[in-house]
Amino acid sequence: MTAGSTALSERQETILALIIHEFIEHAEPVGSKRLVERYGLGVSSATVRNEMTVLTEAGYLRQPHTSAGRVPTEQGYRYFVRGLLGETDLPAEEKRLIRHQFHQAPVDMEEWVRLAASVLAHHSRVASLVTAPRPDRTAFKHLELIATQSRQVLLVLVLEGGEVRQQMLTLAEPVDQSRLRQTAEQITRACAGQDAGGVLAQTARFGVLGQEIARLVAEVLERADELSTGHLYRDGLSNVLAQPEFADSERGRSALHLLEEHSLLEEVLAKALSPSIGGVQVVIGGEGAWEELRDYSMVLARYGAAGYATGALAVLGPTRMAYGRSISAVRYVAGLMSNLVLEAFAA
Amino acid sequence: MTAGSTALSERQETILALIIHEFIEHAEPVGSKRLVERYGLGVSSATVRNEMTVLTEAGYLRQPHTSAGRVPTEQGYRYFVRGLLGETDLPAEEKRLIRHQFHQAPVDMEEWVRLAASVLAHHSRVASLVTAPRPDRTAFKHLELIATQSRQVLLVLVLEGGEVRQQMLTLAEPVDQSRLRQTAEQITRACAGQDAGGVLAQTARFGVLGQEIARLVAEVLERADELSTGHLYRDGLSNVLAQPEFADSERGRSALHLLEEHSLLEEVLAKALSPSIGGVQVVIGGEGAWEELRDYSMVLARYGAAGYATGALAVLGPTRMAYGRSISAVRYVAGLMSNLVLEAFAA
DNA sequence: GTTAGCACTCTCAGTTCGAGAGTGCTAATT
DNA sequence: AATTAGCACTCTCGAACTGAGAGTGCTAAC
Repeated sequence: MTAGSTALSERQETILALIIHEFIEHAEPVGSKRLVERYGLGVSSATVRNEMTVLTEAGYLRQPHTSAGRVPTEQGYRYFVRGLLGETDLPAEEKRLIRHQFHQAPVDMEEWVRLAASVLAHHSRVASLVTAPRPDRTAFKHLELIATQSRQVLLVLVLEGGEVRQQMLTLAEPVDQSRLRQTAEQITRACAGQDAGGVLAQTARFGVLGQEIARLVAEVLERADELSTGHLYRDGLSNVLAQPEFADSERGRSALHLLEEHSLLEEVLAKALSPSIGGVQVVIGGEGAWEELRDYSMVLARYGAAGYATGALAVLGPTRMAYGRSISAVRYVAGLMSNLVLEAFAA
Repeated sequence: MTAGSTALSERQETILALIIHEFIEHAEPVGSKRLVERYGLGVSSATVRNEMTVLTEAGYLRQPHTSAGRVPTEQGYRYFVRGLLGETDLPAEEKRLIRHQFHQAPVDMEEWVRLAASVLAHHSRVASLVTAPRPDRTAFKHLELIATQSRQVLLVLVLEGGEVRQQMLTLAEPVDQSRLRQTAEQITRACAGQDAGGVLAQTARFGVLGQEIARLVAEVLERADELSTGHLYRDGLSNVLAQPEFADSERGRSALHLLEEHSLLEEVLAKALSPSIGGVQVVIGGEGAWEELRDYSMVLARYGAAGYATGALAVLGPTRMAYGRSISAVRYVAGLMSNLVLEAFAA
């Protein structure tokens, strides 16, 4: 349906941009008269009308009703956003504020992720989604065994990247602390740097106690690997509902439902973010691939450090969203989080 | 305004209960005629009308408009709920299902908390809130020091209750692993069972290295103490928005905003739950103390094990909520979570 | 290529109005 | 004394109607 991507004249671009600006701000179809009144282009409304007809035929604009103003199409937004991607940036003052917030937060990755979600929601004025950084590979680094009661042993696993997991184990018979230490050291030496499969492959080398514990270690690694994905932090849900397009409660509910449906969001994050860290991507109206996202746009970026751990972070709002603000917020926070991940994992 | 709590006749109680039932189900004011049609009490609508007048004057019912049906007042709900508190229980089948879900979840407190929120939301059909269990006292149990690079040391603190915290430390000069082990053992011996203040009081007994590390340990304990509160897990927000009273988008937004306002919810959880573990409480319409909760009810309970750790768990919905279902769900999940906490901490 | 003018279309907010539901009261009945 | 039938009255809600306003597309003139 959408006509081929005709090259736009400079004036057409201006008009398209103004319409999008106006629509983003007021959420109402914008007509030719309003446009010249408010922005005083050097032409009359009739001329603007002619240009609008061209833009409509080329697929950049749409008329909700025969005689209403124009509204940008997804294609229109895309054209607009493309011109925006490199140019936007947060004001220095806001950046300073954000840095400050991260600075005085507790030193804890989970807290940072929460904070990132909060900051994104606040600055983009829509909903935000952040996944915790997921290690590229869940590898074992160090094991400690601590006897707590006669037969109770606490396994403490340090993973590469500094994450720590614990697991209780009840032994068949008491084992003294020195033997535990010896076993822990043996396993640590043999398995450092291995993942779950690697650890399992080493078990034959250990004694009975060592085998039992190594198997448990592998299990914990396995679980850590699964667990490290899937945790999605959200914020600013009410921002989305505050948008006038969700005044209809039915649509509002569907929006919230979308936001609560983690699996879909994770799929989008995963698929849309296969490539590089650092670049900001914009998915407008689901891009044909996600029917449920037809009326929404996402601005997303991967963050983290290749080889260590990466996560994804995004904002989600109606297609009529303040792209400039969102893009710059996402870009900045992604950079910040990347640094934090690097610090945490490089240590 | 509300008249004194006149004792109600049996018939009046029946009528009150039926009105509440009917209103909870259909969200519409219920009139005398409907009532006799649907429930065939042995009396005419006129008689019911007379009783309804009495109930209205006594403050249990209210008329939205001069000529609409009756709606329960907060006082009405309270009377109703009081008679309900001891009697409700989840069907055995549902209990089995819930137990099963917990059974096959990863062995991880955070996962359990998430799951509790999810289960509560699902069974109560409104929004749920669960706080992570907070140790009554953040006490130190065991320290391990692990050299990662020449001057980098990873502190692994095991807390009472099995929680584990880690912290990186960069030393001024390299220290070999055996000296680290010695220091760790010394600190563990001296400080086991102490909280942050206690650890700090012992520092004088250690050498330079020990002092530096012990101070850091105290810091981590301090932080763990602060951090362990404040994490609130929610679920089922869209359930609330699906209720017809939130069809008006304005009210829907305010509901969501309430759910996102952690501080208020935490305050309610804290204040309403000072007393015993195990009992389920119902806060209807904010009980005069919380203006923002005027139109909402919460069903809440404390869970955990006294002396170890406790948390709170609640569902939140419109005053017109299925109290029976919510109360039994909250009670059951609280019991389950208490067991899990006990297992985790008693180990 | 641009613009003024105009007829036409469509939405939206406000208004009117009748149906329906529910009430309270009174008088009769048990 | 409690219950009930009957009735007049009140109030809401949805449907139908309507005029104002905004916007468009087209044509003819500049």
